[in-house]
Amino acid sequence: MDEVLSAVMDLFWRQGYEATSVQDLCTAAGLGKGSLYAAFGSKQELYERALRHYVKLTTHDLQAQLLRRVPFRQAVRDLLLDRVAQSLGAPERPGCLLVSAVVERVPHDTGAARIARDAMEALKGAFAAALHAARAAGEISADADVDALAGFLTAMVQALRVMSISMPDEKQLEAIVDTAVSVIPE
Amino acid sequence: MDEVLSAVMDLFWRQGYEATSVQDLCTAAGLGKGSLYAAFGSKQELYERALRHYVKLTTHDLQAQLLRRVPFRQAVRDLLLDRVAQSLGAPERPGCLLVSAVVERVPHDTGAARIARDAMEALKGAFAAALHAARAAGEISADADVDALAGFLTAMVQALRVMSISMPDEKQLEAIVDTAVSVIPE
DNA sequence: TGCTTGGTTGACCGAGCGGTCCACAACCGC
DNA sequence: GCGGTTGTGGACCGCTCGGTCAACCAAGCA
Repeated sequence: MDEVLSAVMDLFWRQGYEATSVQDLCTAAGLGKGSLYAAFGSKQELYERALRHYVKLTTHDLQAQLLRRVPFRQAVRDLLLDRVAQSLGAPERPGCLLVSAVVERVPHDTGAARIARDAMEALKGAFAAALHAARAAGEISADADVDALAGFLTAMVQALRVMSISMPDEKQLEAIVDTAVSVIPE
Repeated sequence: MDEVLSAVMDLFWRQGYEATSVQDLCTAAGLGKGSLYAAFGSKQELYERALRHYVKLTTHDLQAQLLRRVPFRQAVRDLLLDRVAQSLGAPERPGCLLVSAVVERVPHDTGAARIARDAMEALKGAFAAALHAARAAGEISADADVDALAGFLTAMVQALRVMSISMPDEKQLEAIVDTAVSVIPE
């Protein structure tokens, strides 16, 4: 079941929603149409399940990266550069399922909209928790506006996925990351 | 011809590439299939023409906003908030054709990839020119890294399109904009 | 061995897809 | 008014789409 979801997620990630046919999904999942429909109901529901799966994985990943015992600013920098490296290193899957869901599905799919909004809140929450900890530890200014910074960093993660695809130049992307990190007050 | 391109652009903007059928495009353009294909060759070529059209319009728009005789920082803030307002104000067309092209088409369409890359360079160029002028006028620090800041602001424009769709909360988006603007050194 | 059952399969459905093509109208210099 | 040319529209093509369904199969039980 989880392997099926992983395979499906991978395909949607690579191709987007509309460009992926149910036949493609069956092949990837190693299941007949009937089984897939019995288990998930429709292509749309399957997509939402895959999206939720993706969000769970990536949110967990981000939290883990923020909890490492390194200087906060460096953790953020590494995390953002990691996103860039992922995109540049996987030419057939350069984007982010969440970003593509936002662009392709959210305006017409309230289920996806809900998942996307929750995902953004979760990412922001993870950043906010890390920022609070860093502020308490004196790593960043006591005046830092944690909520605003958390929202900003969440936006930067999305921005880097888009920029990595459209402008795949490591040097320029690194400069963007460094500029973004510089916004965190010492 | 230009009205046709505008109508087509609008439809791709609202629905994306895959979700828009050639029949839809004909209806929107007020043309038969034969005429459309005679004029543009294929759905893909038509999309690329529409995307180029969109990029031309939005780049011009951004340049105009940056050339207004207002303090530079305020011009940038207004510009970013404008993007947010556009997204929040047009629920059926909340995104950005360029961002959706990047996510949906660029990985599999080298033509679109070229257009997107050129578009990002053009946006960055417009920001860089405005930053140079502001620096010469003493509005921003003489130490400001114009190239890095221009790239960063280009990324922020894309980020705000994504965030406006997934987290349509004006207050939070405004906080992101303010945080981003604060990176410009005085 | 025969019966039930839960899960699987892929042929099949109507609809719609991107793309082609040709009869036809609308305009041209003459 | 005319023949020639250009551009138009929509019927039509083969194909694939998302989704359904009846036949089938292996396992469990008596």
